[in-house]
Amino acid sequence: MSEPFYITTAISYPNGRPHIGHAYEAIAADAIARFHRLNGRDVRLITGTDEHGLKMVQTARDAGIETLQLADEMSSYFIEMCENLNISHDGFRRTSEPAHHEASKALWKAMEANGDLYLDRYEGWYSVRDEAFYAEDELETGEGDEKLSPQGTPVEWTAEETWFFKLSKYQDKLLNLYNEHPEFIQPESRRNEVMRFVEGGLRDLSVSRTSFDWGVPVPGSPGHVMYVWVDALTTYMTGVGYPDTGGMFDKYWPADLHLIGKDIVRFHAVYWPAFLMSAGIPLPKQIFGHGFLLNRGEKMSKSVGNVVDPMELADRFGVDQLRYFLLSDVVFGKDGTYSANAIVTKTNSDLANNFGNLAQRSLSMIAKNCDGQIPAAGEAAEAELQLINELDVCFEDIEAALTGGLFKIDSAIDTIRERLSATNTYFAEQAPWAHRKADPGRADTVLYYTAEAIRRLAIMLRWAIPESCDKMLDMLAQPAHAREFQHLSTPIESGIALPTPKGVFPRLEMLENEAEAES
RNA sequence: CGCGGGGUGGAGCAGUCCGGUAGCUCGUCAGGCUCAUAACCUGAAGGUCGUUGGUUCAAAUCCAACCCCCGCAACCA
Repeated sequence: MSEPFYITTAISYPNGRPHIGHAYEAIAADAIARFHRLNGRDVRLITGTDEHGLKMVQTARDAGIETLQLADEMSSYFIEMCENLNISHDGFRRTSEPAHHEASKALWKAMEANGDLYLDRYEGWYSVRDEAFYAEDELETGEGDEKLSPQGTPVEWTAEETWFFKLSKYQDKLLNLYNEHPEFIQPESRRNEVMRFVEGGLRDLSVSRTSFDWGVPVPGSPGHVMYVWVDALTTYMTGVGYPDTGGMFDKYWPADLHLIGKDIVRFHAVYWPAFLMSAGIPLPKQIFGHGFLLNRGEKMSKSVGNVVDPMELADRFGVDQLRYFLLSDVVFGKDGTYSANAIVTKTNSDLANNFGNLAQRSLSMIAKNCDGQIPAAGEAAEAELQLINELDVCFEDIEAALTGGLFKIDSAIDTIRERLSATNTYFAEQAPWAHRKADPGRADTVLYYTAEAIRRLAIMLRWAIPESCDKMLDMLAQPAHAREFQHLSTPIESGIALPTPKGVFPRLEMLENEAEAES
């Protein structure tokens, strides 16, 4: 059996439609998942929606519909997004599902059995919007002497009975975890933040609410529902069959990677491992907090009106163009910037000009001069040996970039782009068109090796832009079962008939209104 | 003393942890090629790596101080 690899995205809060940030995370997770599949791993990718909490209730009430109805509708947009962006997820978990409720209750009971949950009366300043309590000294004073939370939201003195989780008990264990497994939280900057937070001391965490009932009921404690993060995080286990700990759970848990946004690192890197330690469940191997996408350098926000629907971008530029841009242009782990101009420029240079044109110029020569069949290769000259050798090294490099725990997605793609460029150089220098008449055998050899290079490059880039690479491999008449990394070393066969070459990456043009908007 | 991110040729960014000819893409300029998606190839110009001081044989990279920009209510990865 091949080695399992379990990866999750964060589960999205479907209080609104998916935006570019959700798309980015899904695409990145998908790329990593596809890479490992191509590399022979048994991959499971799970995504989903976190549908509980007061905000969902309020949004639904404002819209005059049932909460579940809102959740149904909103989660459908997220599912649709995954389909449209070619996300190869193996499951989409919704926290409102009965199976998930059972999983959450099981985790709760396990923590309770370990003595880490206790019921207490909590009096304090509560912010409905933040769904959090604040200490007196954390509050700020707003206009008219009203009390505000550190986030500036209204707070009111609330006294309620609530369940607490003994988070304070886990401070040292968490710090040990971070120290013994530096890779547990990445990138480094996020790890430093978390460590500083935990070193500052942990208070017990209020983990139940009585002010609303849209959530997972606390077992044996009528009137209480679980704090959203308790059940939200549990989704990662629901996705592999928990509370059934045999079968799928046994195979895929602990997760290899939770890919999340940098804003929710604390929940994943502090609360989640503490919950799992308490419940006696193995911890995930890594939490990776990616950066945010900025719209032309500005944070996107509904009030500024620069929130972009990822579906519109995919329709406008192409799914693979969008995927390629996000994966290659954003340094993974850091914030990134996007704009129509940046997408057009990047995809035209790398995909249309570099990759697409390389295929077109070589395959059309094969079509015209070799009866549309992969020609026979003559003896490989120094140039061919070097070309192939560098492609071997290229694969080693991208494998290192993506398996070292740092997920250097952008640099992996960069490595491939360099090889595409080098193949264009090879083609230009060997100039098969110049040998056509005097030395057709040499011309055939160059065409053969160029086709072989394209084949390998398409396979090596398939995790990032699967649809386009498959089109490329179609043009090389490669069967569907011969497109994985293990096939890199099996050269393309001479004599196979190729279809008429067609452009895979059309050039994009900026539209007038886009140019104006960005000038 | 709230926290974090950043300041590298015209633009956008790597490199900074583990000091040692400053790298990439786009753009610009000049050539070349004509197989190709106005593409491809070659060459060139352009940077005292925010400032000041320190450590060192050597600093974009380490240390100190300082300046400037951005984010930190909500929506939200």
